[in-house]
Amino acid sequence: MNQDSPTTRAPDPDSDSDQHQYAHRYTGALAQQIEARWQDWWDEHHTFETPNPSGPLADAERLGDRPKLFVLDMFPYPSGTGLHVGHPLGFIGTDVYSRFQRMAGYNVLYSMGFDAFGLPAEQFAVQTGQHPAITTAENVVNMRRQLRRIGLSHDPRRSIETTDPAYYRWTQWIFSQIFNAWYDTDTQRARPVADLVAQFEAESRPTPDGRPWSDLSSNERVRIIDGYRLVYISEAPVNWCPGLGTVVANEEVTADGRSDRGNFPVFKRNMRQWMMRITAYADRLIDDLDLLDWTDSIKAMQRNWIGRSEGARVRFASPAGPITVFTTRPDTLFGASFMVLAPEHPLVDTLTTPEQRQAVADYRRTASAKSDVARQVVDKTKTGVFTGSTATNPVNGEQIPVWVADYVLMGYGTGAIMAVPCGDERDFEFARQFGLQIPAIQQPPPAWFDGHSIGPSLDTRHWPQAFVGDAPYVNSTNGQLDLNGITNVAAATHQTNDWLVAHGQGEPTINYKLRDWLFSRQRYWGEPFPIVYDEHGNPHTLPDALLPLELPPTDDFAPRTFDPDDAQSNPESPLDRLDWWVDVELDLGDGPKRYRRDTNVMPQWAGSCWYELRYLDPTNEACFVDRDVEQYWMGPQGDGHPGGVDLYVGGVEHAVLHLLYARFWHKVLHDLGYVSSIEPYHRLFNQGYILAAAFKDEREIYVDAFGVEERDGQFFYEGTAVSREWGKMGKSLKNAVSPDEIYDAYGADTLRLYEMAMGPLDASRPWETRDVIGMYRFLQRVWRNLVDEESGTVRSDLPALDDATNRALHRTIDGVRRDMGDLKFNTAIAKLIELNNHLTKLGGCPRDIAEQMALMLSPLTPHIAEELWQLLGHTDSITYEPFPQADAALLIDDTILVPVQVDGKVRSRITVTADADDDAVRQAALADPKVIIALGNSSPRKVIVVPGRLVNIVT
RNA sequence: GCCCGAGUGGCGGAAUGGCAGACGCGACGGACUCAAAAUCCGUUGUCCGAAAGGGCGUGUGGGUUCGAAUCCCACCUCGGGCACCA
Repeated sequence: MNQDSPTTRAPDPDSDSDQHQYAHRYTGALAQQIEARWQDWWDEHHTFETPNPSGPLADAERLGDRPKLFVLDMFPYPSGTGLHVGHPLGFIGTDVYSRFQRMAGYNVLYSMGFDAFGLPAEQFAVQTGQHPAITTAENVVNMRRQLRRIGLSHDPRRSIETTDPAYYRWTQWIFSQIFNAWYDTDTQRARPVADLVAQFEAESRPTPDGRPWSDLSSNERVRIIDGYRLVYISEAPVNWCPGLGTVVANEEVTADGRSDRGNFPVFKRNMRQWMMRITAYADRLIDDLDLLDWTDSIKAMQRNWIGRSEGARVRFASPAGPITVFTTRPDTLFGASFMVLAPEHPLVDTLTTPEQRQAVADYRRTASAKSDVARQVVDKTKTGVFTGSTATNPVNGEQIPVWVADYVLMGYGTGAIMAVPCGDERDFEFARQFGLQIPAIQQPPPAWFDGHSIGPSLDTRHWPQAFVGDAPYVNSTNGQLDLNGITNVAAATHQTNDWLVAHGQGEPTINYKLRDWLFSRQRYWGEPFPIVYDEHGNPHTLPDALLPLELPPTDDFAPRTFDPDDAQSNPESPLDRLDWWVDVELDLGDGPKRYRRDTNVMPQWAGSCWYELRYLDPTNEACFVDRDVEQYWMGPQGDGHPGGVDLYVGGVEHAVLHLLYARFWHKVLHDLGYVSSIEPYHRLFNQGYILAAAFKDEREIYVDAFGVEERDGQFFYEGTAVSREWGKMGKSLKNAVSPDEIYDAYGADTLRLYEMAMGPLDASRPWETRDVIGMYRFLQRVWRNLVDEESGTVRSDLPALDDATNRALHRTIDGVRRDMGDLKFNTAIAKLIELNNHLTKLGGCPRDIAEQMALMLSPLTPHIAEELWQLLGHTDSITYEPFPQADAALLIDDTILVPVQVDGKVRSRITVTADADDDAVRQAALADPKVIIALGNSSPRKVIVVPGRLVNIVT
């Protein structure tokens, strides 16, 4: 009977008195000693400080002529609960890679900062009652300590915290640049607002109402300019989250209409809020994905989120004036037999006839009472109401009824559609529901009818659903436009678009799902807006000299939150309460005046939109990053290369949040000439998560995973059966393993090795504490193969290097070098273990190859590698030693063992010389006794020789 | 429903057109020990067989190929994203 605990605490492998006998055995205690010593040594010797080519961090001697490499982690939130072993997975990966590339000759920039503003830190502060500045500072200190213990090779001089006024001064400055920019659709880039003003003044750009610029009042001019800015205030439907007391961005609302943070209900409400014009960049954000080395899934998520669809706007004449619709299928216009407007559509009132007024009003009331969540309910039944009016189909002049239904959304397209029931499943359902006409305009292929077990017919009363696809058009001509007989959608679309444009009835257009970025938050713990309002209520950015605008200290920092379901509540900024701060007298360049400060703070994504740029030049007081320094680290490398970070590692959860926002900011900075790269992150690698078993009792409550016992495949907690599931490690699932207990038992090098050996870096994998010991044993063997466990010095009885061992070494070097460069640390480790197992059989590590062993290990397990390096007589760090190179001559063996297949099944193996020609190999294979037996009476028809790989005899 | 990804021993995984299961855990056997731990040596996909050896085997079914875990088609299952988006 198996009494094993499935989720075990780390055992103490050195429980015995054995340690007294071997004072220098590689135990957890010794490992910790070695690790602490080397971590101090690295600090004292500034080992990981990386030189810039110019500026205060320049160091020509250290820089030499090494090429650059910028390796970046998604920086963490300094949460109050500390690290568990799942957190550092990506950090260890980037550290191994950075250390390897340093040894491969690169000047590697590798640092770490803290994303310390935002809801998590603030919620923690609210819970504990301590000011977020205090808790954040404490958490950062704690996290730095925990990360240091892993032995990460960060340049400490480049570390930043987003909450540091010296940092957010530049976050505010960048905000001001974006505020003072507009998107020039002619040149497809952002430009300073001053250029726009100049265009108006020169009258090369007409004013919205055509009046000369010089005739406008200064207030009118301000309003026009503000309408162009990349940051603007708008009164629009936003996501109001009473439970958090703030509005949040679309990207922060989950699919089921709740807040990403805190999981509170979110309501759509019209509010006056700050927006960033990310939609201006929609095309570039999609198109430039092609330049990036990202996974297909993240690219797909961004494309999907931006949601570009090409189609046409078409105008239908109606008693209330033209109704404009957006459609992706203008080719189906002849099949448009009714129209549907969203309940909120502004023309509904005018279109509704007196007889229908009551019905429409009732329907609209019901629709508005439904939240977004309720509208999405899987209730597939279509609802709707007739307005009483008709509109004119522009291609055939038919009068078609106009309906109102909530399956049409005001927030997408124009909030109105032309319904083509024969070619659109939703329209088909709606038409069936309300008995509307379904004219056929395409002749579906016979297979389609067969598939639905009906005879081919254009009588749609027999059709079970709409037909979508390429098929010959029918009933689609008006004399000028004739689609009949065309067999594909693209051609028909093209002709229809031409006709629409020629007759002024519509035009091709592109529609996006992406909305502008709601940028203001009614919370405390964030960057204050560097904005003040004048007596007319017009916003102005603070001059650079007044930055940073520091977050005012207050004990009254808790945001005003509400009953999470109280949709009618209104946001109240904590900063609003600080009258002394809000009402100020300032000189913005035209003498001292009274102003009111904006009391919003920025969303938590603001600081992470540009942090990698500050790592480059952290001490620069004159600008956020020096242009030459940015060019060196992030500049494009050749034609078609967008520039950016060489390797960015982080979780997939930021696919449409941080990764979209940061690309947007970076592109604005590029347009305004501040950075040479057009993308911030050239290569993105998504590390997996460390999963751990979690156990629920029958009440669906998680129980302490470490108290669960397994008996015959069943799980029990305090005697009662519990069910197992796998989830991200964490406090809420009561299954978090602290790195401290792994350090105590085995040391940080073993933890690093285990996390890297568990599987490929991009796969999620379950944590198994009992598996960790395998990597510990490996390091122990490495140590023992070289070090005398009694004296702690290099063994005097090491075996001599033989040819087989030397060849094994070079094969290992060759494979490990390749794997490390490909981020395949798990197989690199396997190869090192194989070599070490060979050395163990040999009786130790020959002195001649000891250095190479230490060098190959050092990216993975830097502390033990430094220690071995020192024992081998070196006085400097192993960090910048060149990684071993395989001797090509030793990779080729004199003779090779070649498997011989008969009809695809391996029947024997033959030894041939490496340079044997195909014919010799063929003869040797056919002469092999086992092959002769396997062939029996049958004679070979064909013999395939794959040089160096195998022989296959076909009978 | 649409899009992306993944299915290989008891477990984590390796092999991306050429010897399936590298490496690690666990399990089993042995050496050492009074004993245990640790360590070292060996076995470990499965079925038949005393053995030699052989059959079967990478979610399922088909296909391409001398040869398929790997490529193609269809399906199943799981994970992730989007979703009444016109």
